Amino acid sequence: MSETRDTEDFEVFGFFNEIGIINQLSTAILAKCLPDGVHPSHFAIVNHLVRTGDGKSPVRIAAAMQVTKNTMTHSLKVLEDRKFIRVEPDPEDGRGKLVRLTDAGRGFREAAIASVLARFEDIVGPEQYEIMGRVRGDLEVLRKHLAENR
Amino acid sequence: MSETRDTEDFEVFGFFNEIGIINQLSTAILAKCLPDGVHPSHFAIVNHLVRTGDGKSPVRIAAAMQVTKNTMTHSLKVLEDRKFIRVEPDPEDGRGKLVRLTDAGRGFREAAIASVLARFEDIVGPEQYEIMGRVRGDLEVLRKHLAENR
DNA sequence: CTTGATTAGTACGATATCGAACTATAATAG
DNA sequence: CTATTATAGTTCGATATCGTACTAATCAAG
Repeated sequence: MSETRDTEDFEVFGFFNEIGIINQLSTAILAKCLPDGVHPSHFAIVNHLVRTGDGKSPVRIAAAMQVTKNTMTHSLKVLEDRKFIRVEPDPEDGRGKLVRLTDAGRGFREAAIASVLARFEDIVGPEQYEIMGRVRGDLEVLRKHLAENR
Repeated sequence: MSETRDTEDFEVFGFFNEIGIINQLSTAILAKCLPDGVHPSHFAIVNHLVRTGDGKSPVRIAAAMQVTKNTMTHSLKVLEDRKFIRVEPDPEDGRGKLVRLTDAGRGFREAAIASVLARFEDIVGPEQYEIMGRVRGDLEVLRKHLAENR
């Protein structure tokens, strides 16, 4: 039994290592498709707002992205400088703010998606798509578990 | 057909987003189990050297970890300050260096693994182990493909 | 009400990582 | 041999992220 346990133990490290490497690779690939100064994490925020609706507070976005409030403050500042979002005070909560997409922000997302997909045409083939589809559900379950029990 | 394509497209972004979030979560969890000032990526280097043998050049380690040479220079400096490794000139190549583990380095790895596993006892259950095992092979295939075609 | 506890956002310092530019050595071509 | 090209490692500046600590506003008891 402890042998099985050992094998599993090493699976854990290997697993997280694979995750880390894939993350670095995908971040690097995405970064090349985005305008200078716009990080993949910034795109992820805009993408999230388009898909799930804007008018959210920074804290909610931070929770969805699993980053700290500080990081979100910084990222939103970048996006605001680019005019991709507007940040307004929350009329119902004096402490809070609400993040709204601008037309420029939506346009940026469209362009970014087109650019990334064009690049992926050369990189991601049918087998890769299949792997991603197959694995994605499992990853989502795992992510939720880790987020809740960390 | 283009509808299928659209679905796949969004799988891609969602997939990489999941990867990014899991990476952040796992990094955060691991970081808490390591001595102050030792980053999970530093542990990964030592772990790699123990498992695959030391006496490798910084470039080879960088390639294995999929980080740049600059990053490896920096990480090795940290590990060397901690006396977890020694960096010697390569007798066969005047430009190169060789990285060797110290006893302290091996001890650090043992302790780190024990610490992380103790923490994971509370976080990672049988279902999570199962997911990691099931998914790991797929991730490895994907990682290799991305590394080669990026 | 008032006081203590929680939450939203910000400020500051630290660090891991990257890209670009540089040095030094090695390998290859003519 | 010499000149060009390639490779190993470092240095420098930029940035995304984190942790700690702070301010301001809300909420919850009493």
